[in-house]
Amino acid sequence: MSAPVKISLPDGSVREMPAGSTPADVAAAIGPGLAKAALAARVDYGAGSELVDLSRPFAGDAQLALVTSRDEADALELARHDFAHVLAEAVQALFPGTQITFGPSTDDGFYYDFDPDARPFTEEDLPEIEAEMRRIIAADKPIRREVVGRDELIAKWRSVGEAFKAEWAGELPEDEELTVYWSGEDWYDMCRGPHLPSTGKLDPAAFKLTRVSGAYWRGDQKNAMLSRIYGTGWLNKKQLDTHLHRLEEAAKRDHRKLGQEMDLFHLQSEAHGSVFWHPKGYLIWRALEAYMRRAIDTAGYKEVKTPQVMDARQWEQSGHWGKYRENMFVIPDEVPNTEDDGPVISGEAEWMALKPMNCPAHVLIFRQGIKSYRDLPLRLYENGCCHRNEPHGALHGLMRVRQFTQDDAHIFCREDQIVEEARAFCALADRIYNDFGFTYAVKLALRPDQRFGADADWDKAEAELREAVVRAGMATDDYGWEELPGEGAFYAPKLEWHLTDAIGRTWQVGTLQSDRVLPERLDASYIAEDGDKHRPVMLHRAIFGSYERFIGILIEHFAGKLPVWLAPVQAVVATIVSDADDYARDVVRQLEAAGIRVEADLRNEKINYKVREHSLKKVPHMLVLGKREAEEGTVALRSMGAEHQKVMPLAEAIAMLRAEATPPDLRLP
RNA sequence: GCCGCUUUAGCUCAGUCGGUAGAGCACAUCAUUCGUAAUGAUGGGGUCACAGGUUCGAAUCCUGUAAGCGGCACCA
Repeated sequence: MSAPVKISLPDGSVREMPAGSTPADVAAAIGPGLAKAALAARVDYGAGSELVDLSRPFAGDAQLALVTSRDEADALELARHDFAHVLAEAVQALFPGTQITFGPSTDDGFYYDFDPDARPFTEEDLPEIEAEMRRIIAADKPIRREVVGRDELIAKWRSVGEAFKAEWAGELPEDEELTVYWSGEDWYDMCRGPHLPSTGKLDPAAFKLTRVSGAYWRGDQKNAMLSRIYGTGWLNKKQLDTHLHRLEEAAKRDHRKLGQEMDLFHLQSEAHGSVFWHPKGYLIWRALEAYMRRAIDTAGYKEVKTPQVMDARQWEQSGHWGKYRENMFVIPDEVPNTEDDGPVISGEAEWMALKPMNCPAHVLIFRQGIKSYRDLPLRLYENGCCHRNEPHGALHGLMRVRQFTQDDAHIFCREDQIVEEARAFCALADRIYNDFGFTYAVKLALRPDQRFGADADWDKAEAELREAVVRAGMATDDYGWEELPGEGAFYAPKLEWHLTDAIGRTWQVGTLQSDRVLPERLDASYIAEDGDKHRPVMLHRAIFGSYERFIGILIEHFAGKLPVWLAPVQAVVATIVSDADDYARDVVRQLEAAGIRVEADLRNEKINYKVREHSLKKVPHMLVLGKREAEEGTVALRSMGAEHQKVMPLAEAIAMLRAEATPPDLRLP
């Protein structure tokens, strides 16, 4: 008989329990309420706490914290994982012959990947599956952990036709104990656990199956396409409803929807993946472009413009032809056949390609003439229009397009200038993101498995970028500082700027890559103080990333209610009666003279109608003019988000709008 | 590219069992001159994504193509 175990509880008390006791026993010993509420246990044998099943016997003296629904993070994780298992059980009950694979929890719920017997699942199957899940939850089936032998388990999976499970079981590490979790006595899944004590601990009203999709087995395109069912899962109905409400709110700020409602841009199949910018959308673009030009001018960049189409040999030399050709638009360098019959192109011409990036062209500019060390750093900026033939399934509104314009620059510098240039860029990016009201995280993406260049160069490049962030004072938790192994580009490590938007989503936009490969491949050099040729280092950098995507992010971040300096229409002058028309025209003229983007609405409509319409279009300010205003030379200013209008003299309104319409970088401190 | 779904008026959508299309908004005209989120009436507007097929007859059923949507994979 083993010795009893000493279990310390969070309140400091210690309980002595017989050998073989479990967290469930401790909970029961403390009280029936806790026994009922307990979902799992955090047990610490001195090497850090671990989440385990309530029914898992203690291995020795331990610290114990019982997990209940009040321990939200742990409880959600357990619930979501169990929802996934219940989903799998339900699907196998309803669709015999379906193979099970994986089913993890996600940020808001869970999914499970199946290999269906007959056809992939569709959204029409979801209500039936949900109903079956609720039956399994209502049955309150006990969940039991069982340790099984590897060979026995593999044989078992094989015998019931579960090829994916058998494959996976065979590949788990040799020293790992394999476990299955039983749901009642009639269904089990291989799983590391932990799980809730029974299916009845789940709230049947706290989940919803949301969608189906395809997913590759083990995430690899070469493998079988499985059928994935997604769900969102919570601890109670209130949490679920809150989440569903959040999703609705997020859908309302979808830039594709707002782009249409606000008449900013459109996409159509004849040019899928390329944007038709409407006048109002392009005003946003132009405001950004003007802002960025001021920023780079003062930061010592030189703006350039480079060819859209270049000979394929140039792309071979840069290395892109070999690695990224499948995503490039190639063009035969010949006159197309103009006869009615016969192929348009001969197939024998040399290839050219639309530029997928600006870097090689900037190197070609650098290579013109002889560069001295005195010329460095040379910062070449381009609003670079690039084309990439993206996989069609990847296209998404403004966020992923086939033609886009980068705020792209390449800083050619000496080795000893890298850290300072990178530091200065961190400061520039910080200023710009602040101007747009974004918070952000800085991350360093380290060398990938497949890469160009010597390891020693990678060591150096990574250390330099790290040092630059330290000197910028941003290698701290406040700036979300983090290193990401394996995430770098094939030619360089990169710093990444991840913005957080108004509803907490993150968007990677900014980047800085320290590149020694491309200058070498394209033979860029400068004459140093010693009179010899040296290779410059090339820092690739962008702050918006692309104008298209950044505008998409801005639309979603502000839910269409752009700050006045970016709003395509900054004010509408709307009349209540036609007697005010002449005054309104005068007001519009004065606003225009003050540089305000203003529209007049003199239509014979009720003021309610006008207010509604311009509010829906997210115009920041309305100047409402009736008889009174016309007589007094005032305006009634109705501003988006304000509860009441403010009546003020016209001059005052103009001064106010003018101040608000001033871009943040031009405001007086 | 892969899996599933979708495609009807400028927009949002309805259209039953296969019998040549309908609403609201928008637009035009007329009336209304009104004080902060929809004034009323009248009118015009559609090769039902495209190409084939089945059928006496196709928006509807079948096949293919394209684009869009949700994911997966990809994202220099």
